[in-house]
This record gives sequence, C-alpha cells and structure tokens, in this order.
Amino acid sequence: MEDALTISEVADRSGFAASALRYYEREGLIDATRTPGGQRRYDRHVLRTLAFIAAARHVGLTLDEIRNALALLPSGRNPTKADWTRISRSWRHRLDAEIAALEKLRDGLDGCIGCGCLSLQRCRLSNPRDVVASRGPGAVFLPESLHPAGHDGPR
Amino acid sequence: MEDALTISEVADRSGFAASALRYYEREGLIDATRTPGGQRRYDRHVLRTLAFIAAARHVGLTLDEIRNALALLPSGRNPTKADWTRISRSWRHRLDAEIAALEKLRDGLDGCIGCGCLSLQRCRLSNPRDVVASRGPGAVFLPESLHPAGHDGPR
DNA sequence: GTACAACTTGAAGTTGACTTCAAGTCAAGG
DNA sequence: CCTTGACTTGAAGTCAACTTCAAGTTGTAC
Repeated sequence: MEDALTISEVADRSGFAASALRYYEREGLIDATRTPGGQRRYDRHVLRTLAFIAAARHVGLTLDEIRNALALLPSGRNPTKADWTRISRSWRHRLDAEIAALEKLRDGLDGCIGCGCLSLQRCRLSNPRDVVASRGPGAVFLPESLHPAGHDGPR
Repeated sequence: MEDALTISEVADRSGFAASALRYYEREGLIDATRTPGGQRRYDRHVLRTLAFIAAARHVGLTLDEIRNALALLPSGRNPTKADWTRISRSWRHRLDAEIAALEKLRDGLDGCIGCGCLSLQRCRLSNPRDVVASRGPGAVFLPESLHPAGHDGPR
C-alpha cells in the first residue's frame, strides 16, 4: 500500500521537524509502525492528527492538553467529522476566553495605562483579580486563560 | 525618607517573588539602591515599573521586548503620563493583532476543523501562511476516508 | 549586645517543547 | 554488492523566565 510514509515525508508534509515527530511519538501523541529494520512508517492518518496538533499548539494548548484531547478520539475506527468537531469544541471556549481577556486588557490600556493612572492598588491590568500574592510563586498576575510569553509555533 | 522599600515589601506589593525582582535587576529591567551593608532598597517608583512589566508580560511581551520598551522612558526625570502612553501604544497594535489572529482562528474552527475538512494542504488553521510544500497530486488526504456523517452544525 | 528574620551571592535546578549530537543501522539505486 | 542518504537511539543541549539552594551577612527589636 501507498499508505506508508517515511518520517521525512511526514515532516515535509506536516511542517514538523522529524525530531518533533519522534518526540510526539515518545509523548504518546502520534504513533507509527515499524519496518522489519526498525524504521518508522506512518499512516496518512497521522497527517490529520498532526494538523490537529499544529492548530491546537497554535491556540496555545500544551502537549499534555492535546494528548488528553486526542485520547477522546475513538481508538479503533477512524475518527469521524463529529469526533474532530467534538474535541475541537472545547477550543472554542478557550479561544473565546482568550479573546475576551485580551479585549479587556486592550480596553483597559486606554483607561488605565493610557491615562497614566497605572496603580498597583487599583489597576485591574496589573492586578486583575485584586489578589495580592500570598499565593504560590510567580505568575500571580497571569490568568490561566492567557498563554504566557514564548508562544512559538511548530518548526 | 519613606521611599525606601525592602525587597520583600516590593515583592508583597507587586506580587512578584523576591527572586524575580533580583532577576529583573540582573536583566536590567529595574534598579535598586543599596544600603551601606549591601541590601537592596527600592524607590516606590519601581512599583509602577513593575506594574508595567506585569501588564506587558500579560500581553505576551518577552522580557527582552519589555527592556526595550522601558529604555524608551526618559532616564532622568520621572516618566510622565505621556511617556507611559507612548510606550504602551505599541501594545495596542500587538493586542489588536493577537485578537485578530485568535478571532480568525476561532472562526476558522467552525469552517475548517468544525466541518471535518482539516486538510494540511488548504487549512489556514494549520497552514496559516498558505505555504504548501510541493503541490502534491491532488487531494491526498481529503476526507474521503471519513464517514459522511450527518451535518452537525458548528456550536 | 545578642537573637533572629531578612537579606546577600553565585550556582544550579526547573519546565515545556523541542533540537542537536554521536555513533551506529537500514533501504534503495546502480 | 556497494555506496549513500535516510534512518535509528539515548543523551545531552537549548531557551525563557524564573526558582531553589547553600552558605554567609545585615538590620533591627528587645
């Protein structure tokens, strides 16, 4: 069958580096069969999974979250359109939340930093929950909906 | 003068861990004077800078970018409202761009993954720049293999 | 004047998502 | 059969943005 793709073919077609594909396999996000000699061979099916992973990473999901999402796919049969729709639906919420948070931040800019009132005590920009850190280390400010800096796509 | 804050006071008031404040100082984002014994003392002014840093991190700027932004502030006098406005203006663009990208992604979800057409060749979700490797032979992995399941609309 | 919390430093550790490397093995064309 | 490029592995390196640690010093309350 012509279904068997080598790792470099998958790399070329998916845009992921071969090393990333091996990493994803170790992490349990994709799988591959092996030739008698031990080299990986991929079903074309993996390209769709990789497209999903790329989009999910784009949205800011961690590999851990993506693994969980992929676990919702049926293991036996090929995923249907409804399957993909179901697991991508949660992104909607995440995206909506992120967009809302960013818009709030943007609108806050004009009223808060823009007006020069940037105050730790009052400003919801820098202290959105008005919670002063007695909580754990770091990242007190960042609502979870926002992905931290260093948002890099694949490759 | 009551302007001199210890590192733990600044930590409490800003929400940053003391270790982060030392790190930011090493990285040139904030500065501190020293007691004769070598302990840090901060001007209250630093709280505003930290609020700026927190908000900027929130937007997704790297410390490097933030350092550059802070460099635009006048070094001698206290920053005025106009100064903060000026350097935060670029965030507007960044935020607008991020929001636009997320909205595009979200809207793409319904049309792209949502409809089950998730295709590496065409989908702007996974292939946002429309950079296609060699225009391969046709629809290699278009959802022929997928069940033509009932049309469940988005949402 | 002493106890003790708060502070100091440099170095090393952490996390996530990979990449790079070294040294060896496999697959396919001629 | 031979060559050559693609592939394999585990280990180690990278990056940002910190945190943690160990060992020693300072500030201040009593």
